[in-house]
Amino acid sequence: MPPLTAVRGFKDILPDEMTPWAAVEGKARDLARRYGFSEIRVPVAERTELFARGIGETTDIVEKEMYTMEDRGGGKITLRPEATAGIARAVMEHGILASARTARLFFIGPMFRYERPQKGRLRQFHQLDCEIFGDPGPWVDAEAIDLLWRLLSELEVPGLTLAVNTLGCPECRPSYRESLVRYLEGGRDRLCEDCLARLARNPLRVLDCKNPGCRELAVGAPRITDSACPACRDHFRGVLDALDSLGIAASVDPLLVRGLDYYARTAFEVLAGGLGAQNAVAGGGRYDGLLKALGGPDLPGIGFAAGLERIALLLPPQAPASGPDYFLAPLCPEALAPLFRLAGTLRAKGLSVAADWEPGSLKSRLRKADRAAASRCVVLGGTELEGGYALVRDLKTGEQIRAGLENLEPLAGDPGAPAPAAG
RNA sequence: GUGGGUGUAGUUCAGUUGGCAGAGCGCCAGGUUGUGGCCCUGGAGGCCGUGGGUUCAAAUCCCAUCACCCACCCCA
Repeated sequence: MPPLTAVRGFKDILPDEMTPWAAVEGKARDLARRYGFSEIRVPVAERTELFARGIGETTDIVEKEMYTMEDRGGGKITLRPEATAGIARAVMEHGILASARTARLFFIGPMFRYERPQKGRLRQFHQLDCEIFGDPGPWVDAEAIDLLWRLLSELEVPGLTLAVNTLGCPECRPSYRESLVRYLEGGRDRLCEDCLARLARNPLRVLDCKNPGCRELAVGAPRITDSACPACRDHFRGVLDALDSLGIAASVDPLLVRGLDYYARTAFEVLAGGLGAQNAVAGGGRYDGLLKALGGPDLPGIGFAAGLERIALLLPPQAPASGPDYFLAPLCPEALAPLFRLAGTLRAKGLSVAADWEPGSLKSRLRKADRAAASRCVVLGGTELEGGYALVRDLKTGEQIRAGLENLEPLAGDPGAPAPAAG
């Protein structure tokens, strides 16, 4: 029988790869605290209907990328492809906005989309989500972008660019949509097959098609920024001014569109070099219609999602994690029992202890202690057992002392034994 | 779903016109009777992705299949 392997697109994160993850999650928690966000954890699976209504029936995610299954009761459930819908559901289900006017929530966890894996794209991937519910104003839009930008800047992710746009609102988008369709119809012959389909179902998506023909056509298309209603223009102006006052350089990209239906007004995206084709590190925007579409109150929201795998790929090299305080090295079978007791004593005192419960040569034990990046190595063999002590060797200086077997207290009158210089 | 590339030791990778399965790193040990990292020597570790075909003979040639990587698409 051939050995089992992980499921396609589901990747192990090995111990050696954990340091960038710890850095990203640590920084995310630190910033969430500084910006007044509370952590929330929502389930990995939701009713399929939540995503169909929340993300949009005509999106690629819902149409062909979801892990959907029937549970034993016959209901359809889906592994979450994104976090916002689930968080919105939780906010409504627990009346969070009934007891407070606004809610600021962040979330870190795995998402699932059935896509062909490639660099920076897996079927199980992880996102940091920050969401602000209940505040309609442009200030929180800028605040969310500020949080995202600070996160990536403080992590020293290189080559970042920030693009923003407005998507209009239910008031002004229909008429914009009409004029866009009229314009695109005039250039039908230059559109790719996919965009011809988008023309009928989701014409705004034609704007960010990468196909050269579609791009050329899109560049000359009418712009939402020109045809937005006064309220949307004021809002967008307010976001840009607020970002400017923070010294955050955002470029307005009238072709920036979100793939999820519930976005309105502000949309933004952070891109980075060095990721190949999957260059979007984070994206988000305002979703004022989401809660209502899910059967809840007509309250606004804004948020973003950041791809943790992609950020981890971009981080500058991290200092390796420090090793244990002690590495216990038995040289003979008789040393095992006393060292085992010693490990318990040291750990009870809060010290970290690694051990190798297999007697071996001193040379090999010291090598193992070194590989484990331990600070000190406790050596115990026949000679020490007869004398009733253990040798504690400082692996950085090479100094070693005799110490009590029970608790490693240094023995009185030990002259110390300088180790030979390393070759 | 569509292209291209790659599958050989734990890992990174050689392997010539088809002719006994190889190296570096890592691992175990010896040199050094109990003092690491350098050096030297030895050792363990392989369904050569899988299945079929051609051949006296296949890691090598042919067909199929699977997996991984990159790209399209989409997105974080």
